[in-house]
Amino acid sequence: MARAGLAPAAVVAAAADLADEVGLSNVTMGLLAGRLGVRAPSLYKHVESQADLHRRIAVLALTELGDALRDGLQGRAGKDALAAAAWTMRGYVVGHPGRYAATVRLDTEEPDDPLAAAGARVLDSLGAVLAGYDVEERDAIHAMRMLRSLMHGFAVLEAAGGFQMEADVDESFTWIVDFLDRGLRDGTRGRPAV
Amino acid sequence: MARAGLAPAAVVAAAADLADEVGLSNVTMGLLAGRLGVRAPSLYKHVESQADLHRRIAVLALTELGDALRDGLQGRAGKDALAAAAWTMRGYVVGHPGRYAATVRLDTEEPDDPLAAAGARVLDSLGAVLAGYDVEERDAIHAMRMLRSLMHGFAVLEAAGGFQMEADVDESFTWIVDFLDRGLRDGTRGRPAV
DNA sequence: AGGTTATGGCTAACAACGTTAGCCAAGGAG
DNA sequence: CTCCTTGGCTAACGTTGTTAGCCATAACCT
Repeated sequence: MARAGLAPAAVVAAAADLADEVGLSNVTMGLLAGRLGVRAPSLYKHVESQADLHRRIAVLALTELGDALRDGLQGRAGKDALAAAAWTMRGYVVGHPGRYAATVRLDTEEPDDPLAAAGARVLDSLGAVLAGYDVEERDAIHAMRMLRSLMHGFAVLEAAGGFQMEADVDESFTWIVDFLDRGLRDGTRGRPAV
Repeated sequence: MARAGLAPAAVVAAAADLADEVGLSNVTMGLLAGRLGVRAPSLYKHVESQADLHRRIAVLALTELGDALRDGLQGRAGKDALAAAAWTMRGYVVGHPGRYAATVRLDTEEPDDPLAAAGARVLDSLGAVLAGYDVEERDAIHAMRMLRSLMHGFAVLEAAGGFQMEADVDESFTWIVDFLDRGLRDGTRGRPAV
């Protein structure tokens, strides 16, 4: 039996692409094997389990997102950086819904080194955005959680079709970024003049 | 064979409770049947499928959340209402992770009447919160999406253990509510004085 | 009360899916 | 070249969701 020349990375990449096409939950080991020209049991020579596969897709997604953020934030600060980070993140989720879905878990997970490292890199980029706002140290963690919640929540709701076609979603996103920018500039420096 | 006296509502309630205990994805038809004292195939006399069951759990969750919001918002306006809505929503998610998970879908779903109606009720409550802020009509949809994104995102990240024990999560939430309040008071009335 | 109909249990069976065990051949190392 | 490793495969198994059909319970009607 001639070897298909697979490697773990190729398996994960194919699974990620398939996830983006048909949705993560519809990626069966059988479907993936067919895409790669082998039989399902052969996949276990390259990944441990379906759970392992999903974890690896998540690492890939966060790595790609981290790269995109690093690139998108080059030479930007303040509102530019905030907007760039927000749009980068949203663009990634819109373009790779299956990949992103692998990073989403409601159930508690044990931290894996590659996953934690990739996730930390994404957080670092968001931290850099906040650093440009002169946020007080004691507020930084709160602001960070807010940014993450908002970006994640928006992406997930949008991907789920949660926003009806009543208004331009891009416009809403721009409005939200403006809102964040204003609040971060003023709110963390004390009360604005009323 | 004596009848267990089940009804669709009882089946859904039991499934929802079980989901909150063990996580939605761990609720198998077999596990639920055992909880109810019947065999798995018998469940199909009461619900159409597992997907139908999940949809019904989602309706239950949104109905309960809608009730909680209605109650929590009674006699409140402005920041009080905002805080009440935010804490109500978060409290619901924390207390019923399995139920809430049923409302979360990355895949596009056909709108079901009961689900849409229950969801609309939750949105109406959030809309009422915004109405107390004198938000300009053209901004209302954007502000609404922001609120939903933030609350949803925060709840999901928290439930997934996304916030390490570096700082008090309640404190972050309070900070975020303050941020929103300030922004909604000032941001929608023009630029604050710099 | 008795007979008929509707319905809710059950078991057996099936399909789909993830996974393991073991065989065999391809490919790499010495 | 020989030997060892590894990556394909098939067969098989366990789990899960679901369907078909049987039988008994419960509801309804006379």
